[in-house]
Amino acid sequence: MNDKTYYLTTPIYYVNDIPHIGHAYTTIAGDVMCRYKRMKGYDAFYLTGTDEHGQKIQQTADEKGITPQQLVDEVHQNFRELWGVLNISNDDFIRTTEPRHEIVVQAMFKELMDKGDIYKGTYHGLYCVPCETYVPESNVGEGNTCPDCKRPLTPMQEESYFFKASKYVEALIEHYENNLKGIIPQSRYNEILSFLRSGVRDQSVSRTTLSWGVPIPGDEKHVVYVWFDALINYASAMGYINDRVKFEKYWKEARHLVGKDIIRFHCVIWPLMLLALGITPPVAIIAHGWWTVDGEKMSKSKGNVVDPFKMAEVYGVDPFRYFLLREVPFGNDGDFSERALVGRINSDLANDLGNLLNRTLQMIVNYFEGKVPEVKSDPEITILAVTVLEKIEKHYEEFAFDEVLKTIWAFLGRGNKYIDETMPWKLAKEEPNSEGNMKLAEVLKTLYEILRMSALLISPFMPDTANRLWAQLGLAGDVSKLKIDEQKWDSGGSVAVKKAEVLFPRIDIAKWEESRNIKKKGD
RNA sequence: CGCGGGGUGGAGCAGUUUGGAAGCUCGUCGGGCUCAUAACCCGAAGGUCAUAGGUUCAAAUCCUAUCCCCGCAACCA
Repeated sequence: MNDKTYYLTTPIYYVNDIPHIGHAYTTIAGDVMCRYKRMKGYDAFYLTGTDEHGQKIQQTADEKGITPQQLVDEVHQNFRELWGVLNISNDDFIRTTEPRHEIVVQAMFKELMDKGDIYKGTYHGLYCVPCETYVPESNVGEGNTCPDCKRPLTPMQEESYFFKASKYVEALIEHYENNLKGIIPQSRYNEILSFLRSGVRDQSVSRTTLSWGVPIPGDEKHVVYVWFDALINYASAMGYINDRVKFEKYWKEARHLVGKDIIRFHCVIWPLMLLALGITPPVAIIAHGWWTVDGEKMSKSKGNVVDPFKMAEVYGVDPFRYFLLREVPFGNDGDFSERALVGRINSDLANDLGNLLNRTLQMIVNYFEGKVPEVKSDPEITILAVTVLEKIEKHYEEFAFDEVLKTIWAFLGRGNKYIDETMPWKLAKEEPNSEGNMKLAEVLKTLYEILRMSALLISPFMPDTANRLWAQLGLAGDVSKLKIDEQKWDSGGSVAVKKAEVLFPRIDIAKWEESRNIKKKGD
C-alpha cells in the first residue's frame, strides 16, 4: 500500500466563459505538480471541474431560449475537451450540477443551520436594477451610481441566510499562525492575515432572486449562493458523504491552486466554513499571477483573449505547456506573446535540448556504431546530477516551476559545454585503447545519461516530448509511469540508438513574421 | 492622505530583508569548434541602477521628497 498521498485541485471554472489562457495556465501547473508527485511515488489525486450555477448562467440560458441545464451540459464540454488536448492527467472532473455534489452542499448547509452557524437575516444593499446586481459599497460611483452603467442605484433589502464567518476568524488566524506555508507565496499570506485581523463580516450565503442553484433544505425559495456552493466541490468530489474512506485518505493532504483574484474565497471563506464544520482547513492555498497579452490586459472587448486550443494547434501542446511555466515565476504576473513563445521554442527546446540530443546520438552512431558504451560516466557530472535532483525537489515544494525548469536547463547547458570541453571528435582520432580513446566512451555515456535523466525530469512538463526523447534513447515505455528515484544514474545494459530525429524544428523568424503579416492583412 | 506592486545596459528580469567590486536570459558584435537543427562553446560592447536631496569611509540597497507606470478595492485563471 502507498501511504504517500497528495491531493491538488484547480478552481472549478465558471462555464459561462470560453476557456482561455488563464484556465489553461492553472490547470497545466497543477498537472505538472501531480505528474511529478506520481513520479516521486505519491498517490496523487488531481481534481478539476466546472462551476455551473448562478445568475449569469440563468441569464445566458434565457437569452438562448434553452434551460440552464441544457446550457451547462453543452458548454462544460469546452473545458473537458481542452484538458484532453492539453494532456491533463486529472483523476476526476466535478460539476456542481451533479447530484453527488448537491447532496453535500445541502448536508453542509443543514449542518451549519442546525449548529446555528447559519441564520436567517436581511441583506441590505444598493441594487442596480438594469444590471440586476448588488453593488458593493466600496464600488459605488459618484452620487450613488452604478460603476458599470452609471445609472442610479436603488437601496434594496431581501431575506437571506448568513454564515457566521466572524465566529471562526480567531481560530483561522491561529491556524495560519501555525501554518506559515498555509498560503503561498508569502506576500499573499501577509495580505490575508492582515485582512483577517481587520475582521470579517458574516457572509450572505443564499439568494431568492434566482432559481438556478442548489435549493436550501426546508426553505426552497432560497438557493445557495454560488460561491458557497462552488467551494464545496473540493470536498464533495472526494466523497465527503458517500465515500468517507476516500475523503479521509486525501483530505489531509489537500492543496488548492488558485488565481490571485479568488484568494479571499479560498483563504478566508472556505477555511472558515471548514472550521465551522469541524474539518481541518487545506494544507495550503497556492496563488499564482495573471497573464497580460502583448503587454495589455486580456479582455474580450480588446479581442486579445488567447485561445489555448489554437496555441496548442499552432505551436504544439508541449511547447505551450513549457512556455507558460518557464516564462514567469509562479505567483508573479506575466506577459504572453507569441513572439516570446517562438523564442523559447527556438532557444530552449530546439537549440539547448533538441540539438544536444542530435549531437550526442550522432556521435554514438559515428564512434560506437550506435551502441551506448557500457562504462561509468564522468564522476564530476554524476555528482552534479545528484544536486540537480535535490534542487528540483526543493523548487517543486515551493511551486517554483520556473526554477525547476531553469535547473533542468542548466544541466542540459552543462552537457553542451561538456562536449566542447572534451572534444570527442579529437578523442576519436586517437589510437584504439589509448587513454583518449577510453575517455571517448566515458564522454558519450555521460551525455547519454544527461539526456536520459532529462527525459525523466521534463516528463511532468512535456509528457509527450519526454516519451519521444526516451524512444530515441533506445528505451521503451511511457516515461510518466516511471519512478524518478528508481531510475539510477548509470544503470541500464546494452542499448542501441539511431541517428536522431529532430525533436523540435527551429522556427524561421523571418518566415514566421511574414506569415503573421499576411494573416493580419487578411483579417 | 484607500491598499499593493513596480521603474536596473536594445528587450525581459534578478539583486534591495542583513549597505561593501552591477548579475542573468534573449538580442547584437567578434572569436573558437565542426559532433549537431547556421545549432554549440568562449569573449566583447552596452547601464549617471526613475529624479532630487540626505545619512555613511562606502548606497541599486537605508532616510526624505517628487515624477511616472500597473494592479486591487469582495463577478472574473
